[in-house]
Amino acid sequence: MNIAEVSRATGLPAKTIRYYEDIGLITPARQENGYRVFRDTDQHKLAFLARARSLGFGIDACRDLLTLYTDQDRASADVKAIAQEHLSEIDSKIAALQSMRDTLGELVDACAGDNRPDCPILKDLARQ
Amino acid sequence: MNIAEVSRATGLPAKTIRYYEDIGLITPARQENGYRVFRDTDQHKLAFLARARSLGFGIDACRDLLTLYTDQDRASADVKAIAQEHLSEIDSKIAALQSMRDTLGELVDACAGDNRPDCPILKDLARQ
DNA sequence: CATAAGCCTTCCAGTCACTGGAAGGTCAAG
DNA sequence: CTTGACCTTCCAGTGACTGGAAGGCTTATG
Repeated sequence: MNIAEVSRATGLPAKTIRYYEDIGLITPARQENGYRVFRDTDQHKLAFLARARSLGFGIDACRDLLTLYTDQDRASADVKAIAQEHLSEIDSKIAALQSMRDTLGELVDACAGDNRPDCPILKDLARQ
Repeated sequence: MNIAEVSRATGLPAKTIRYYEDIGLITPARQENGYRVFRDTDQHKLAFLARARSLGFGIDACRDLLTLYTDQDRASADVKAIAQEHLSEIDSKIAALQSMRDTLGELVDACAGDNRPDCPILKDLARQ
């Protein structure tokens, strides 16, 4: 299986797959001509990474999750701890964005949006 | 007013202020010894930038907002358009994070978090 | 046999908005 | 005169890729 095939299979761009090898997340074998060969385990890991990334896990967390994934003696508590930490980061981000959204929504509603210069949005930004 | 004073006044790190000068958002004058001198307009612009950044506007949007801010002949519609576009970006981000949060929350709830290896989180990531 | 296309490789640079640190100049106080 | 707190510029790194250049390999076609 070459990089284009595994890219199609996992939905990850070939560039990203090479990058994941660069940073040591996967170590595909090589053919004599230098081409990468992806075996089932590589493909599984890449699919795992694609899914973990889509849930917002950072690369470091992905690395840890991948280690646990391949460790048959893992404790689910370790996985859960990583997920919970990520969950609380997500919650913080949502809260921050929601706060921005609330403020900005009020300002947008208050702005006439006409061709006059008077603007509550700029007033807020300038805190006049 | 030197950089440390305006940094205290605006809450922006001196590094960030220098960076804003680098990318042309502000153009403070210079003393004979090379030190930056921040006048009231510079300080107002920096406070404006700090607030706009805290609402999540990107640097490009800040640049446009700053131009409108200093343009007495602006139309509030132009400001509102920038804010509305940013608002919809925020909404997209919130939706994406909320979707992650929902999925991840279910997985975390389903995980026993004990010392056994069986783990619904890993099962989902591997899509077994 | 030449060539074209569609793969593959590596390496370098850019993204965004800073941030850290090095190396060195300036200024006021003791 | 030295200490310490400022200030300056410049270079490099962050996260997670992404774009592009330059060139090698493979297969099909004229």
